[in-house]
Amino acid sequence: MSDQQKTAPGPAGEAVRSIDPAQVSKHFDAPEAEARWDAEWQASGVYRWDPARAREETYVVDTPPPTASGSLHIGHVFSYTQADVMVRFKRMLGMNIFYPMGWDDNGLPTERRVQNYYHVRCDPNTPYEAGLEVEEATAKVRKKPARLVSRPNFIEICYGLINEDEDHFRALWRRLGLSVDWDQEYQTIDDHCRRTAQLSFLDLWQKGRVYSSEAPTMWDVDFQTAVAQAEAEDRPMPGAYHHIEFAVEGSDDSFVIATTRPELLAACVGVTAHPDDDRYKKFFGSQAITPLFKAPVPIFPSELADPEKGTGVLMVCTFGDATDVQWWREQSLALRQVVGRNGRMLPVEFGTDGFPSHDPAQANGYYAELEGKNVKQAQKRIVELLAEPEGSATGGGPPLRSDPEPIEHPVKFYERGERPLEHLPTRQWFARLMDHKDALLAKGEEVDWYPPFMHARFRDWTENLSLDWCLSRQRYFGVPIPVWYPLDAAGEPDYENPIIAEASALPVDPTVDIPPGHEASGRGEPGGFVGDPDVFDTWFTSSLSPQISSHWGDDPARHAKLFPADVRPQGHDIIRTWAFYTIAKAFLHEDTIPWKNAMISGWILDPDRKKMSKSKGKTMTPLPLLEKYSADAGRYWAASARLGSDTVFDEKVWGIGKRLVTKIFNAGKFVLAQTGETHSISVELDRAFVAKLAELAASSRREFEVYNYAHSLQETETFFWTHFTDTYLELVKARARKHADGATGSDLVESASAVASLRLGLSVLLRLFAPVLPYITEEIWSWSFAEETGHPSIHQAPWPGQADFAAVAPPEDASSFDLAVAAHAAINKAKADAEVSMGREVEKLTLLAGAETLERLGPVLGDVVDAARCLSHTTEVREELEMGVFVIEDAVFAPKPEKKPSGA
RNA sequence: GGGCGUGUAGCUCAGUUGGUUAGAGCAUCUCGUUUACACCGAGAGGGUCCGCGGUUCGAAUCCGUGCACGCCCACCA
Repeated sequence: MSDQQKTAPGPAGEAVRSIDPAQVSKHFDAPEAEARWDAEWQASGVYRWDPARAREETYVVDTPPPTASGSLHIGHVFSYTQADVMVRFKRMLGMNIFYPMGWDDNGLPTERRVQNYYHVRCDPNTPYEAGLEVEEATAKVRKKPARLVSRPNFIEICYGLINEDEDHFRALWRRLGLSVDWDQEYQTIDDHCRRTAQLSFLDLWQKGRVYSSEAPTMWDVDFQTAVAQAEAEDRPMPGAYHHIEFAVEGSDDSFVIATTRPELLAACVGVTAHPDDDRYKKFFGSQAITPLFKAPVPIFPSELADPEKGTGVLMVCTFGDATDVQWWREQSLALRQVVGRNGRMLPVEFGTDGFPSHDPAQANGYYAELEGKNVKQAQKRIVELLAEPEGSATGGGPPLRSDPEPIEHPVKFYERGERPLEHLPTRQWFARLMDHKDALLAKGEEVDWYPPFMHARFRDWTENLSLDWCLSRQRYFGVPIPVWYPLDAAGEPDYENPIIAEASALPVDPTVDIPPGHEASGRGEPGGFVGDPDVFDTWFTSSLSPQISSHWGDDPARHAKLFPADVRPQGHDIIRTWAFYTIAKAFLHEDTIPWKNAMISGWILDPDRKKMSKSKGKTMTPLPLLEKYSADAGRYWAASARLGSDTVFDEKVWGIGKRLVTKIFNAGKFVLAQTGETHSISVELDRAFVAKLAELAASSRREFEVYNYAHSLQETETFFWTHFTDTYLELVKARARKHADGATGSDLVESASAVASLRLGLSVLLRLFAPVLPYITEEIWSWSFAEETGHPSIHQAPWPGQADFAAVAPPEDASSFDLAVAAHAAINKAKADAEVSMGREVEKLTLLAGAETLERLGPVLGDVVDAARCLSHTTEVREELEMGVFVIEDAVFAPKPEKKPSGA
């Protein structure tokens, strides 16, 4: 405000002049302005949510909590800006914005970082140690085994490291100008979030929507944890069909199965073929005998067997894949577990109930060759064994009937894993989803998806869902499952009767806290209890982000005001996880949707159109770019991309944004330096300009309403550059200056009209740009409009609309503006053709156009010739020229003015 | 195997309900210093709107079909 200066009031009206251009810096210092405005916005609370205002006036954002231990990535700038642009638009519509920021800090990435940094391992069986201190591990310390710490200690250690990472993110968000309410901050591992997640579990337990079960579950042998369907992905992998001969018990018949997993032969519990397959029909109901292990297994028909695939007959193992699980359940087959949790072959004994064999001695001999090997090693060895004739079940030569036939096939992996998933029977907690697929699909219909085609991703995933949600993870840094199990007299847990924590006690850690009705001394003792050592899937917590913000379960009044939220911004890669689980949770808890709108951002792509890789992303960190081009320029880049479309990274666009910021700065400086008086906007050209401006504001608003901020930006930018600075401003420049030159009478009124419409144009354009360019628009707003309008921040000023334009009488014919633009361009072209500067005076020229064109141009012709510095002009009718077309003839340009001697 | 998206100037992208001669920025070339701005302005060149077929007075746009690229989903024998 220090550079603001007003001239003394004139006689005809209140004087208007906002700045003395000599006192405004020559260039816009973006880094300085960014720091200054960020501090100002925090201090004045422009982005603060007002809990007193009504729900209808409130716009609730379900902000994505970034993974705190992840690195800052240019993609963050992209998607978070797109959300912020929409939020700023809603704020200018007068909405009371609830825009929180969370940090997703529980889960594997943090766990691994902490383990490496401090060289510690979490062990739920280690007692809690108050005041435990750790420091960054030295090379020497790293050579020793990792220090074991209790889970609460581990969580404490994580906090320290996370806070540093979060500081980096927070600094980026502030620099970027995200209009977040920093009073509404949470960490997914904090007490409130752990409590909310555990309350969610309690509620689902009471509703009968969670259960624990010992069942085959997808298991990662490296992380040694269960994995949910959403975290599994198919990867094409090389494999091979192995053709192996089985005998049929009580006959001389045999058949050959094809398998890609011969190492699971010892786990074979059945054989199946399609019921209509004539080759194998005769065997249904008989027993097959496996080679090497001589185990009798049932042969049964199944529609799921494909006669075209392999040999049409296949072995069922516990468990080679999801179909094996299905057959195992449907046919009540035996369980023969040969792969352990660490991915190695377990010790088993043939000749026992679990592992029948017609020749236990031989079977155990073969199996001894496999025991302890990992799956890959075991496969190699068993193929060698199968190539020997001694193992045959039929006595007719080697069971391996031909060389392995290489194929490529999809194999399921944990998304962050390196070895294929195994299906292992383990005890896990699940949420029932399979019973509710139709309801979940219906909820998906209730949400408005932007862009709409993203809804298909949700629908595809939900329709194809094949498993209940596995909630438990055998990890440490997460939210503990708030459950204990009574121990019977033999010290065995009674899983059927778990002890669920009481709501008032949450958050709890059952490995430390004592269940209701027990004493600490009972832990691990017969007749006592044991705590569930597992934690929740991190999505179990993050899928509650709307409820975390609304304080569901703790503050019903706040919950009613903030839930369901209005918008969920997120990336399309996590529709199947975050969006899906959030919808699922809202349904399971309250039979509602979690938010009304989902706005789905695209990705940043490398020049080869692949998702920008981690390694490349690290070299492309946002801060140097923000430093080089400014935050507004980065936001311009992000807001230039349509919502949902993947975009190739193009640094040039940052440069265009920077150029726009500079232009706005200069245009603002010029407009606010004009002196004038408060007369109404009366001149034809000015009224036509305002009419165009009103159209732009209306169109911009329509586009924003459907999340089409990119289109709004483009329209506003084109208008600003083409119509405002390049044309309108040039056309009225001379007239506007007349006031300063001491104009009187109608000259004064016309000059004031120009100044007033320039100011209106600037005010409207600044506001249309404000969601995308918060810094430069706020800067210029502060020079004059802040005080004049009574809105200290442009970000709380109203979106341009009727109130801005009502006082200006619309022209009879707004096309006069376009004609002025065209005539101005025609003279420019004449000057360019003559290779004289645009500022050169024109002694005379003749303007040719159609009669109607000239007639409609009439009221604005004076501004056109003034802007062109035309000393005299004539017009002539040329009927052959189409409407709006101008031709310049007989132009005579004044001689180039003599250069002033330097220093004069 | 099913689905979604994309394909427009050298590059990155707009293009509304079908409507004159298809647009912008960058890049290229020419010209110009004009007290808001050289961090600028004026002008020019540059297109088989992926191919083919259809509807229509008229198609970048609608329909059909094929191709290329990207993504999502799918029971791994």
